[in-house]
Amino acid sequence: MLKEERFRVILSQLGQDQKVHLAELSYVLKVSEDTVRRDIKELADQGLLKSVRGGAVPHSPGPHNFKDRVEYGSEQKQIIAGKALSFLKDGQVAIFDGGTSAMLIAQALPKDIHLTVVTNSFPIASILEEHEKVEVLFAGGRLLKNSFVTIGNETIQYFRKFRADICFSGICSIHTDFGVTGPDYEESEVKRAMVESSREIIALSTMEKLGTAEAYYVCPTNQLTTIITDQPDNLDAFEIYKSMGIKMV
Amino acid sequence: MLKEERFRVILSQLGQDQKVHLAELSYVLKVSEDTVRRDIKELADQGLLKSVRGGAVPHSPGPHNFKDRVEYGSEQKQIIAGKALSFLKDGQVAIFDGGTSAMLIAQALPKDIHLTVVTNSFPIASILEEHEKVEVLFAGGRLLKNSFVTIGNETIQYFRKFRADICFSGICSIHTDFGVTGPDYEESEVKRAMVESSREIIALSTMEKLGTAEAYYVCPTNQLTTIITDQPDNLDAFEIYKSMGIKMV
DNA sequence: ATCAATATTGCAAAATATTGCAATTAATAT
DNA sequence: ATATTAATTGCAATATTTTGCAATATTGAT
Repeated sequence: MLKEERFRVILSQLGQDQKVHLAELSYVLKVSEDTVRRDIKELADQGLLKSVRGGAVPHSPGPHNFKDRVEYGSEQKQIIAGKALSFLKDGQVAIFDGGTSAMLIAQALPKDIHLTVVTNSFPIASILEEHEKVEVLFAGGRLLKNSFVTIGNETIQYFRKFRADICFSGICSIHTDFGVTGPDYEESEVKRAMVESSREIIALSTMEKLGTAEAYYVCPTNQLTTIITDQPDNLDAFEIYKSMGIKMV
Repeated sequence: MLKEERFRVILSQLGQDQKVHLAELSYVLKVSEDTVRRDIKELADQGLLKSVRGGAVPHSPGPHNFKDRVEYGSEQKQIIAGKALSFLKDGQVAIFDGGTSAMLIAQALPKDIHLTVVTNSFPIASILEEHEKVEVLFAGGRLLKNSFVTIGNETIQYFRKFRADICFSGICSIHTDFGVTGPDYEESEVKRAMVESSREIIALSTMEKLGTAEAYYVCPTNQLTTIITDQPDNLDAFEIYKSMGIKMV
């Protein structure tokens, strides 16, 4: 079998599956894993795919295909994203935080809405780059490896310059006494800056995060305007937050 | 069997199968593999197929094959990238601008070097995100569609906060009288901020950009420390810039 | 820290290419 | 026709590339 044939198989398989494993290919192509590895390396050098540990993944032209990174967001998060969209109005200035929930909103965003989006998330900025009518303002700062968001004082200062209409803040723990809290110090600091720079705060949370608390404080619960959850039919929590003037959706 | 006849068979077989093997053809055509090889070479010279080890595959159609583009651009710029790397020392703070040249440097960067990189380019930040020992500081600002870099006042202010060791600035026009100039107002402004925030300035340019000028001013020529070109053997230019105290590589 | 999975490297064997050369065939001029 | 030249072909000797293996290093997850 020609090397070129193997290339074709690898690329075609990759087109279907978004991933290929060395062992699989080695079996299918009837060559050693070493050879597959070398093939993958060669294809990677040509920019046709990206070599990763144990196999390869597609590599589309742009800077990075963050869209692939969005693991088929859980069904619940899709629901949340759908609901969130109804809060966005044409012409608004919106802050998007770096979580996967906010990313799903960005992905679900219709192409024809006119917005100014402020974010510290590479994936979100990349997604919105394709939206003609969306102006993207990106918060600088130290790039956090693996999650592709910027953090640190610079990032915070950037957000503080805004008075946005609306802010989508991803999964945090929400507790009536302890307020909104997060598991990471620096990210929580950034989140606070976002929240304090916006008029309306839409918290995106799953039901199980309600009533729990983490180590780092973000803001008081009553600062939230709305809480969007996957199942707003949990009446206990529903009533509690509603009585605080928070809209539950 | 006539040579032309063999050609016809080879091409026809290739049309059906997307591939041909030397051994097969040798058997079918009843000539030695050497002859088949020579046939293939001749057909390849005419651009009718692509000769590969062990046989041939159809010639990839279209002048703008993605793969070709990658390799093509690389050719000269790869040389520049290689040279640029020798200027980077462990532990330095480096500014990378948003051009493709700087991107190639990032791509060619060894994984084990310890650096702090300041950039306004998504692609570069993405590439370096995979480098364990590289801290990426990203300049915020307005995201420029299509080129994935941030620009504007925020971006400029961000760079002004640094005093970097070295700055890699992509292809600009360089003229002894008019200085360094660029084709876009905002990008040139950002470039100036980068240049003024760095001790050492490495300009990455192709030979044809030397001695030309564009509309927007970046900095005086003598502010450059080094000019890296693809062919530093153009002695005329070489001497001129060298006499200004600029290192030509 | 530890372990298993994966990657890298060097190396030798196998596959494939290249080259020079001689034999054959086709082409052309006389 | 025939001699001369040029092109084609197969073969053998010599490079070059590819491949799988084994030893070693690296990585990722726990």
